[in-house]
Amino acid sequence: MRSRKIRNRNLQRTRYESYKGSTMKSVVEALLLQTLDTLKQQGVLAEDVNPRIVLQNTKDKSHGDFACNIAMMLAKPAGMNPRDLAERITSTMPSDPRISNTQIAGPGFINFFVNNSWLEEQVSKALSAPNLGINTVTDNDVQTVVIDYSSPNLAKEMHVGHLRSSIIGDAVVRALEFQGHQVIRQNHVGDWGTQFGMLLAYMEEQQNNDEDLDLADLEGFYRASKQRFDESEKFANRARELVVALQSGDDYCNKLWQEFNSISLQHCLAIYKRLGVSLTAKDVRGESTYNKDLQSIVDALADAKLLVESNGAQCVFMDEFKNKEGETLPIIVQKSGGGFLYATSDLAAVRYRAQQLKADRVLYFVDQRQALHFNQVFALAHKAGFANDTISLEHMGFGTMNGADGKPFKTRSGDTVKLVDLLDEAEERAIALVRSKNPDMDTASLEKIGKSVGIAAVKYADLSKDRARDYIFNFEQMLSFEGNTAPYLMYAYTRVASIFDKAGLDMNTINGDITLASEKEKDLANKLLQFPEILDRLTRRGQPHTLCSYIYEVAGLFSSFYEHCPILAADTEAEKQSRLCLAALAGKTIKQGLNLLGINTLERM
RNA sequence: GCGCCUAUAGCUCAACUGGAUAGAGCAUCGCCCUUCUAAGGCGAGGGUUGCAGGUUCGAGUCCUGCUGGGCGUACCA
Repeated sequence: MRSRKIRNRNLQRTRYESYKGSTMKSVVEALLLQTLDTLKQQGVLAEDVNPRIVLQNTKDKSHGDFACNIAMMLAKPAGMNPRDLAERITSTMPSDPRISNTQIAGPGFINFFVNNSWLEEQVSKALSAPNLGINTVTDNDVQTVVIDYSSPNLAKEMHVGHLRSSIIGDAVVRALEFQGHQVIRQNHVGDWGTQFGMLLAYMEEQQNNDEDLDLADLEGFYRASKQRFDESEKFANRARELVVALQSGDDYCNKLWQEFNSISLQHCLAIYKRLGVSLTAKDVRGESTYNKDLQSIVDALADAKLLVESNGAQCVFMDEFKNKEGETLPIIVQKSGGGFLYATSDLAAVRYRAQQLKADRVLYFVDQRQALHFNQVFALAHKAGFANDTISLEHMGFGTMNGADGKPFKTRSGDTVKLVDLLDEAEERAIALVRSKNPDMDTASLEKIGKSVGIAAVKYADLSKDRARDYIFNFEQMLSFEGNTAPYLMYAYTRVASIFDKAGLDMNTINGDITLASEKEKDLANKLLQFPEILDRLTRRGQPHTLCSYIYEVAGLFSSFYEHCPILAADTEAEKQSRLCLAALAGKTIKQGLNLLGINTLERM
């Protein structure tokens, strides 16, 4: 396990740094690399030292624009003290007009100050280049990334538990596509299992009674059928019959099942549309599609001599999953009664994704609680050859959504919250908020803006937190215009849009020379150029919250610039044009960033 | 029992996977609207990063041991 993790990380590292090559950081890194080579030739460094050069963005301007800790890392192997080595590095480094100064600071940091004109040139280029100057990956670096997300159970209505997977997964999907990777969405819906017998029996009963099939309230339908199951022996028997019939491929039963799934899926698609989640019907590949593969998975495990019968069940025991007493945990792939389990279908899915879809990475946006399950499935899939060792299988787990009391988010009566109800409330609250700020706005605009803000607020609140942790859901906070929230960022964007509206210019086509005269302009420019590396982190680690923090910082720096640097009323025409360009890049970056999170901006609020 | 996750300002969250003085917002207190949307900006106070050790030039981050919380752990997914 451990060795595989390390291997995967190295793989990602080498493949994912493709955005580099033209960024300011990469230029400095190349210079450092060249310098280290020279030092090797001079015998200062041994030939076999090949450290990873990490250039950091400095937090404090007195430390320059970039800082590097390489001298401290190499001090020991070189047998020198860090500051002396840093001195040696900076004196050996070829001079470059793009670097205005280097300094050695603290215990041995090398601080780089970049030339202002280079910075100006970079922002101008980013503004006029397609994709905000983000290099899309080259052909050789394009990865096929399968993303397993959302995956609701079709037997029931979508509830708040499906929100995180759908939203976070979709943000990573969009970011990967923006980088130029080939993404294959997989909605691994729950469309199989014993509960379908009960549902189909109830469907049949309603149809026989000539009642209109009412699946508008799927949750109610589920409860009603469960009630019939519990109260009537006859009904329960029929339900069991239907499960068997369904599994044996009975036509009538299959038709009922498909009808049910189709209606249930429409509910999901409606929610995706409302949420702005990019999943469609063609991305659905439910559990049931792997039914035909399950026996062959078990057979393959048997052929590989991995299968052990234990208490009548077919299991695999792997040394990786051993506790201190030496007892190994089983992975059960076939029940004593012959049925298969989720480990079996997940193995089949891995095999399909690796061999049919030819994935380089498979990302699973699934609840953190299933971590052990996925660790087992991934380890076994590799061991059994369902996936070769180069494919990276990554569980992107997330924590629970809690209420204000820190306990799982529930209704007052203790039921799970339906996703539609949550979204309804968010929209209502947002409409009321927008109305309070714009008492004279007409109802149509009010609703349009309110709905947009409400959905964005819910999504952003979730996306802006580290997915690994539990988080507290709070309407007041997410709908605030203050702080790291969707309304604030959307508003920040409208401020930019409003400038261009007033000037009668198009934010998307303007370009030209940018002069960074004040600190406010420089700070904003520096931040804007960090977009590519932020995206890289997002897609490598599956963490959209890093992008949220980034957009928030951009918006903050823009606001500060906006307050201190008159744009339309600038002193000279050249200054005005320059500031317009900088504002345009800020606006486009905020908009693009939000779009990658699945959030649409408004031109006016 | 064993395993995984987690503990950061009164509250909600960050901290670029070992870097420099741990940062934001809310709340509290003080400024700034005849000037591009004040739904904004500027500033102040607020911290023994759960506790105790260890590793090293350097630890919120890595290791060990405690304590509190969450979640898993053989035929549900």
